[in-house]
Amino acid sequence: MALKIYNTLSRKKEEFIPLKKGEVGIYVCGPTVYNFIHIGNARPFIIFEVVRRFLKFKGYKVRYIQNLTDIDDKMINKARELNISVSELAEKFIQEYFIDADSLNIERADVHPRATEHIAEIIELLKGLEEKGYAYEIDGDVFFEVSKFKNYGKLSGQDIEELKIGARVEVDERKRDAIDFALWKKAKEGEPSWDSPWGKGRPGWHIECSAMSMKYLGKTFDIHAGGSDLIFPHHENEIAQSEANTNQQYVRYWMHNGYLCLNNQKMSKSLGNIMKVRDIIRKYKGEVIRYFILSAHYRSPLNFSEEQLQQAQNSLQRLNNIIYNVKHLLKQDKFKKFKDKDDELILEKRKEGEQQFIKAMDDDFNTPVALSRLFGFAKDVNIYLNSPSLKNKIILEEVIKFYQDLAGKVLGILKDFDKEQSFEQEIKKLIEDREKARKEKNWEKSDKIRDELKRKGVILEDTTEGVRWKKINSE
RNA sequence: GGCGGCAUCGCCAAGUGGGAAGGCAAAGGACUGCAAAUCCUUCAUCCUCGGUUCAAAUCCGAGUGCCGCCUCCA
Repeated sequence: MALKIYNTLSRKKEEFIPLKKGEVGIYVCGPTVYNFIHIGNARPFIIFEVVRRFLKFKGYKVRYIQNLTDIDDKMINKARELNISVSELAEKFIQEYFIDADSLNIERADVHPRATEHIAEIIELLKGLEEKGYAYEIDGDVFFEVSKFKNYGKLSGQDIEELKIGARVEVDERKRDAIDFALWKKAKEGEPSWDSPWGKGRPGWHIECSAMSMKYLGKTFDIHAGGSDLIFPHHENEIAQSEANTNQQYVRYWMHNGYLCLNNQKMSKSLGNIMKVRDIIRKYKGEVIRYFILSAHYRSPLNFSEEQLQQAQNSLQRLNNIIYNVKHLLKQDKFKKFKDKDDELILEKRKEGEQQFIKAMDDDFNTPVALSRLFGFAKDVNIYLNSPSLKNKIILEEVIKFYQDLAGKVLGILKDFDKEQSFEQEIKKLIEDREKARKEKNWEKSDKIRDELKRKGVILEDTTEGVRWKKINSE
């Protein structure tokens, strides 16, 4: 089955054919490190990381780049506010970003390039644009002359003339045209700056992504991704800068995720309606947040609410129970030796489930459908587990592997497979005491112990194969 | 003004011409000492009105409601 990706450039799902067979280069717009990230920021980070995981699962060699914007107006303002340097601010929030990314089980990119460490590359790019006549300098500022670039607007479907009419920005009168944008900004008093052929200054908003993406992935690369609010002007400008300079296609597949909303309004720092990952994670595990994000298709808008997180947690519990329950059976020492009809059936269902999962992911990363396949197989497994006959060890291991591969490796949820739950001596003792009481049919005592354990966060379940225990929401 | 998105069960959410997936919640039953877990059963004519078609949630037209980009934003 061929993978199809919705390409913002063509507004269609296209079959994905990488530039180099078997290899994929992906660039994702990362955070500006001036604050803690909110759940809306986290959406693309989770989604495109799943894209990377799935491509790897399909056997591609993936090179994944996610930048860290560590110099711009917001950085400067915030540093001033906190009375620290811009680089101190950056260091702090880069660290905080990785703490949040780790808690969400977001794997590190192959490279996390920082704008301030790529000033030389940025200046090279600017020189090229100046030589080719796309850039002009006015008193230490450098601008891109949009009207010189004939394909301007092809990503966002904007018409240059319409843009001029609709311009609501306060126009810098010195620019040749209102829609020209800054490539390099002259340093103001007290701002961090770098030497350049145009004097001391710093890179404009869009140029860092062009410079860094092309440095690490080449002049033309496969996938560039980010939130849909970046389509215009950020990505449009990136295309202009890059293609004007290289004279070749910059990005082959543009992917953009829908917004995360709070009360049906886009969550954004400027509106102030944000939920920080750092705060949510106190109450809900990373995998719950991941499940919530993946429960909707990445291009659809998604509304955030605590009720939904609760639902996500409940749904996830069903999948986690499968793992607990199968692992409990694997602790037995009696297994049947040969495969019978039931075993064959479950293997068949496993294969079918995996195929359907892959088919869903192949269809522009349809994670809601992919998730539903995990539930479909769960029912088959539970029926198998319910049968009174001896189980086949190989089958049980195959079930674990199914979830390990698809839920664990591809979606990044259900990551606790290998973790053995540890118990304090005290709790082990209580479980033993209860078993003893049950044998004596002292229900009052056994129930009391069970309640006590529940208060301590341990759930007991009596099964025909002995008592089974799990911790509530263990991390 | 230009460009774009969304509307499917109480909640979440797939489905783009021919069976309305899946999950959460709820109700009944089975199993259990009681529970829990699990299984079985129940639970939607898809915003409105027209049209095309043998056949439409799905295509076309009109309308209603909500949201976004064009300014920092994932």
